[in-house]
Amino acid sequence: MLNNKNLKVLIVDDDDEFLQDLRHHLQKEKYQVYTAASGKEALVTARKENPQLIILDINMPEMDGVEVCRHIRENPELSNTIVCFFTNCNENYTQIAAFEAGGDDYITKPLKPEVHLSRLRAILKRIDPDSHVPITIIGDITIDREKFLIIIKDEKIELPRKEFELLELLCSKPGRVFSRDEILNSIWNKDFTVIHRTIDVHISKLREKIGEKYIKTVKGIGYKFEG
Amino acid sequence: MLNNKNLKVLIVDDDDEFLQDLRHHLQKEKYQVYTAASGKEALVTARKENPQLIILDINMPEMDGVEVCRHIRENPELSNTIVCFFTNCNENYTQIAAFEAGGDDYITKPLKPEVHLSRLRAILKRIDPDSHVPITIIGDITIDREKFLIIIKDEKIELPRKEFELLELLCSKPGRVFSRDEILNSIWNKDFTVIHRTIDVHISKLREKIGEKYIKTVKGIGYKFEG
DNA sequence: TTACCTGTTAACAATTGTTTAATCATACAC
DNA sequence: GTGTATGATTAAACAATTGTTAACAGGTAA
Repeated sequence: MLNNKNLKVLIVDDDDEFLQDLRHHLQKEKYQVYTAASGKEALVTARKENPQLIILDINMPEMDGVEVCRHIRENPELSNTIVCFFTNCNENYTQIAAFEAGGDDYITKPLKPEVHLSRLRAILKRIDPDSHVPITIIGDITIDREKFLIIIKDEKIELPRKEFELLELLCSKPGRVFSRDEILNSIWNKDFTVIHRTIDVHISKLREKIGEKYIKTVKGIGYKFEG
Repeated sequence: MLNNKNLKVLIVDDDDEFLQDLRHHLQKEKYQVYTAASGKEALVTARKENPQLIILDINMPEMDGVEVCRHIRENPELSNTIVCFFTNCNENYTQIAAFEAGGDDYITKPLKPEVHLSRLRAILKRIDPDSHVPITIIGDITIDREKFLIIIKDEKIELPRKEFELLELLCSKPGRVFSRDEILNSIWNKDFTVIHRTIDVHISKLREKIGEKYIKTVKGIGYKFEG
């Protein structure tokens, strides 16, 4: 059903485990995935394959991600390639450097890439609106990322982006408790200017729309989805 | 099932027995464990392996834990490493020095490391929310740390944080008697403003929820769990 | 422009958890 | 038995956390 063969993604990271893990997830959704373990290799592959999206680790030996990005931006043939940085580093100057070098997006690198899969899907969707994203069914809830709506017992419900993302996150691991920090990290992406209580409001609105029974509060810890 | 290979933990302690004991417990949960017997060795290993968590004994000859921590904090590559101190010492000035040196957590060193396993798990969970924590099954009680609930004979019971922690502690060694001091130390972390009676109240509420038969009182000593 | 929708925040209400203190029960020594 | 020490139980005070509402800013479309 999924067919995203026309979308080429290049992942660049010197951490092989992370690389293979992310490759696996994206290949499952039929994207055409290329990998590179160093900045040099990345530039060679980028020139050869002309991918629509490059996911770049910032901290690499020899040539770091920011440097790679600069080279890409100098190459007119790669002018409309989207560059998305991944980094372990919290320091802001890195983030600024990343944008100055022409990066398009910046994601704090999670230990497990699947945490940000939905974020990457959104980027890929922006590049190619026709790309196919999977539909998830948990119990009597269906999440349709294509149409950006959820279906509960044949009833279609449209959700605003944040509420949708919130539900999607909780549903990514039913039963598992997500802390407020995790939620902020994943959906608001380290934007610590946003206050914690914002989450509560969105949870409240979500419950109002989809019913009380799905999202449970675990006091002092966070929220979880129960299917 | 457990796979926490992506999480590197460095334990630093000159007491070899404690070191090996804690190493064993963490390795059982598949964390990637490194050890060091001195401050110098710790810094070398830390630079080489870049662990996400360093567990540091404060009282060591030559270079003490606080000193090691200072060096770690000066190294930008180790900037987002979590440092957790372990110490025999009750004296407050040490604790203050530890935080001033950039420590993230401070645990009074127990005689057996397993007493603080759950605390360490919580820290590791904070670092990597997707890290797997074990599900414990003792007799007809199942403790699911992932979903934050316990199951007794197919019945799910949600417990408030302190009650959950209390049960978890007692269950960590069924049959073993935990003194009030140990319990306070582990769950309330040396917060001596809390009165001993508090434990009784929580025990009482726990028994009310999970039934009488599991938690036994050992007069004059403390409490134990019987499976 | 106006109207509408989303996301955010602040304020207040409601709920739940924790601790204290007072009272009750029991075991054991004398 | 009586008294003392210890633990159990309960209620109430207190603290922390979460839920809800309303107000507002910013964006977007008619």
